[in-house]
Amino acid sequence: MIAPRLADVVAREIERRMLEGGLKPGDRLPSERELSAQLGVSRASLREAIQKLVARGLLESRQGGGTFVTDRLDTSFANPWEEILRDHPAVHEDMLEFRHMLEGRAAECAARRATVADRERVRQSLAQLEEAFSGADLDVQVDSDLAFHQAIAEASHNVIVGHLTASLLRLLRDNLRRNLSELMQVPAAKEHLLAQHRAVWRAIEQGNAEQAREVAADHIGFVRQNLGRILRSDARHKA
Amino acid sequence: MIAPRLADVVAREIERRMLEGGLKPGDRLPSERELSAQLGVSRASLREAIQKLVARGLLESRQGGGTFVTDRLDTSFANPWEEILRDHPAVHEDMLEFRHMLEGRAAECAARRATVADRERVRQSLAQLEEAFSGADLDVQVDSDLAFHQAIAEASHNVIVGHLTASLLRLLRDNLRRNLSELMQVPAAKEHLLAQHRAVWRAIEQGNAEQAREVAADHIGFVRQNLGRILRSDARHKA
DNA sequence: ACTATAACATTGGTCTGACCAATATATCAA
DNA sequence: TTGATATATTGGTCAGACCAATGTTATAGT
Repeated sequence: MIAPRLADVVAREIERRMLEGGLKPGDRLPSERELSAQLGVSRASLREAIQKLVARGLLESRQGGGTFVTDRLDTSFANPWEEILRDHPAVHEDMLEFRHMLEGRAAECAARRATVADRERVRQSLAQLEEAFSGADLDVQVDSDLAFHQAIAEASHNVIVGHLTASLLRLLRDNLRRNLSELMQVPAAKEHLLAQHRAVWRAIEQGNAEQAREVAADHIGFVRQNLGRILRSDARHKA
Repeated sequence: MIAPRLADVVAREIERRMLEGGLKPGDRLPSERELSAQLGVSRASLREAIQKLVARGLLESRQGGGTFVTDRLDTSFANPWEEILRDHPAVHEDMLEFRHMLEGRAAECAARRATVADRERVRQSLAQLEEAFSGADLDVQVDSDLAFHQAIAEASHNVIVGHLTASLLRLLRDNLRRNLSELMQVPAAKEHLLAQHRAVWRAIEQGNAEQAREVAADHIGFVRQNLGRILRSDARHKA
């Protein structure tokens, strides 16, 4: 038989926690002392495992700060796109179309598979979103909006969907921000958005997959429509 | 100021020795105890550096034997997903589920937007696929299959869909190959696959978006089902 | 009341020295 | 010479200690 390297086993375990949602991008790992105790290995072995993952770009350590999950899985997809997105506005429409499909399916899967903890996270995101929308800070509004959609994507329990959503939302953030800033001027639109978010949440809460997909798709369609209008308007101004 | 990680410095130094010829592929490194003394660092730090290089495929350790320089320096570009896919078979299902949604929508968009040139490319891919399926070369079959799906993805005229499909297919190629090699044993399955491909093509040709999405989804569903079976079988064999 | 600063706790970074397990090498009997 | 065995070497793992950067909290000054 072969000799199973402990550091590899530990690295695999950490990966597993990342993939199964226990550790999301940006999260901080437990301290080395605590984690090594949890896993029943020495701190040295834990550190070797962490070094491996750092070398692969999955983790990042800051002395005194902690060890964090990188979003490199996203950026490996997104990095090349950032410049393309900047230089070729036409691609925005493609992104929105893709998001239309992605979030619809994410909501569908979430309705089917969300755990109690998932539902709670989604519910909290919605609550924060409602609170943000009653305020005036645009950045808080955008962030809570993104967090809501991300929570749903993660509730889908599909790693690909989760990471792609994260990278898409990050890429589209600027556009969403501008879109929201315009929409917020119109109280009716504001209410419409809130209603759509609530509808998505309700469908997921009730486990109604079909409806979840439809209302989520409708919501993105609404956003897409408005973003498209803004983008075309920008194009005119530039020309 | 920054904090220079010792393990990184050491790893860099070992790399330097490899690049400058002091350590050639196949060579054995000095023992950890000796090398750590040479470099003036603790054995723990040396080990962390070695783990990094092992993770990058530059070194290989055998307990009791020693640590050796690998003969291939080409692995530094590896996509994180590839290793995750290798170490965590559960993610395969996520990929297939995602592909299920992606290719369904791709076919739908293709049916709606394919130009004459797109249709011609899809038609040719299908023809090559039929020819390959009548032969016995598995690699040619897989490649033509992939080319067919890629042609459809590009006919969707959504760059995101096109590039994501390309990435996904590249990652899944090995699995698809094994899947196909099993399916090809059964003449009925072979005909079934061909029929599905033809159906997708026909729907696109006729511009029937709804049907294109359905038959494409059915096709991927069929593949997914068989791949899932194979993967589970593998899991059993390992256990 | 608020801010800036100092004291403290937490966390990653490094070192030392020990013991275990797999491997390689030397030794010796048949 | 050959084959088994004892020994030395090497990577693998652990425990505990201390250092350095960071985050948190209490405190002093305004």
